[in-house]
Amino acid sequence: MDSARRGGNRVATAGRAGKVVPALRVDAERNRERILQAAEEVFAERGIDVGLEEIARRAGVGIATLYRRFPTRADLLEASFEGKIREYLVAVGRALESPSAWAGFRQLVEYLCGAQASNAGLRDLITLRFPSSSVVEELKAQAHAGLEELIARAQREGSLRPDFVAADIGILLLANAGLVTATHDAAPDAWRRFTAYLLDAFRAEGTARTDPVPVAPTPDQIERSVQSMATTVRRG
Amino acid sequence: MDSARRGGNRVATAGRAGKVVPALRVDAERNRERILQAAEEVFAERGIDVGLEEIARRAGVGIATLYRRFPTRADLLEASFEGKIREYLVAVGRALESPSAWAGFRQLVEYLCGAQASNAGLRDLITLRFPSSSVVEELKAQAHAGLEELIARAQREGSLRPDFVAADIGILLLANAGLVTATHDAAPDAWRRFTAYLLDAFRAEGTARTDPVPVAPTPDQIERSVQSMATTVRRG
DNA sequence: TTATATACGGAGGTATCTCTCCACTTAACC
DNA sequence: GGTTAAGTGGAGAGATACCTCCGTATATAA
Repeated sequence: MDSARRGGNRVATAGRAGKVVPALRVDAERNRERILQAAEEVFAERGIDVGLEEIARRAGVGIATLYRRFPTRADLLEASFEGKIREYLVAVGRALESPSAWAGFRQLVEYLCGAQASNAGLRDLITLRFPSSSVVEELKAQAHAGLEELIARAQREGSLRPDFVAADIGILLLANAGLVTATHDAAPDAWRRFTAYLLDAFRAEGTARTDPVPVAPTPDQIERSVQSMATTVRRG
Repeated sequence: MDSARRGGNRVATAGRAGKVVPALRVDAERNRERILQAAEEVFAERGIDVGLEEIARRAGVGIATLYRRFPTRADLLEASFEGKIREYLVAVGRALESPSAWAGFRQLVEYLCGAQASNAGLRDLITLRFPSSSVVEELKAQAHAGLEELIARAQREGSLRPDFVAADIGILLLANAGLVTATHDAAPDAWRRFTAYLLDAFRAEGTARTDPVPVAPTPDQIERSVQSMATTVRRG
């Protein structure tokens, strides 16, 4: 074969995933963007387990088109969430610029938990995980390095307890994901109180608790999160 | 109809649910117990979303027999978990007997989180909820009253922060459920560290942190909880 | 021992989601 | 404008879980 593909001489953009991918025909590219946009919306609203037909419908394309462009759910997820991961990286940068390491740390924790609160897909992602491309891995690695730096600074400053480790952020996020998933309808601010509690726990011993813990959900709100019947268990 | 049912003159046991239910034939009763036992095991191992066929298989009965005895999943869940709820009530009683209100409180929190860690069904239950019978509701109400008492005592004692409320236990459990679900394979003790952090947060300001926070999961463990690919997202 | 209400199991209808095949359409290059 | 590789959408196969129907089996009481 003379040229790899007919479009081989056209600009072969380096795709989001970093792999060199032959340029798409304009209609295909347009549909790809539509799918991505629809996927971002649907994943954010309903989590990453939604039927792919729904995304295709919202994008106004056939289901086959979606599968052609994103052969697996993981491919679609990754493309959809790359933007969010970049935002996270930016947030880490902002936190590092804060003159007070504790303020930066606190700000970052609240950013992360808030992001989970506002995006069901983000909640699911940390739990359900999927194999990432090298681009996404690279972004994560950068963010992680920033986080380590932030932790070290706050510990040097004496505001963050010395036995805190980066993995604790993972614990926090896994726990917060569970909390928000359960409460986002009935007690959408419960995560703020939760986060505040944990920040209190993370402070170095002896430092004063400066900020009050946000208001607690009412018993009724927790009732509805914990005990109400939702539509989860159906009755004949 | 002369007599409600043929077995109407036999001992009509008050079923677990409190409703008067005609006595079952001995084979039926035996199968019912088998189903219940299998359900407890399977729910504990795999959560409450398991296929009912699997429970029937493990019980050695047909699927129809399971449905005949427990027409809805909720019926089966409730019967399976009533024992666990009674155990919880006992744990509350034990906590109330502790001479130190804080020790009792701590003990109870650890009991609850530990129960979630060792039983996937319990984790799901708090999140997924289902309509309960009056028996189960009554048990829950009793436990809740005991919990309120324990909180009040610990606050009077000056060990529990004054802005703590019972709903915070709900928050804790919802969060812990998410954490354990994600970590029980790769970092099965992460919940201990999490719980210890929160207990630190719950202490009244100014009281010293007495117990060290349990060892953190290794970065690798969190990696595997947070980032590994499990079998969740399948690849063609 | 016999009659019968009760119980049993599995086959199969319904529903949902995933993913593929294929006949038709269209953008891109000459 | 014509050729053709690339793209499109929908039907449908396959998998899984839920739940019911119904012919067969059995515990119970007379």
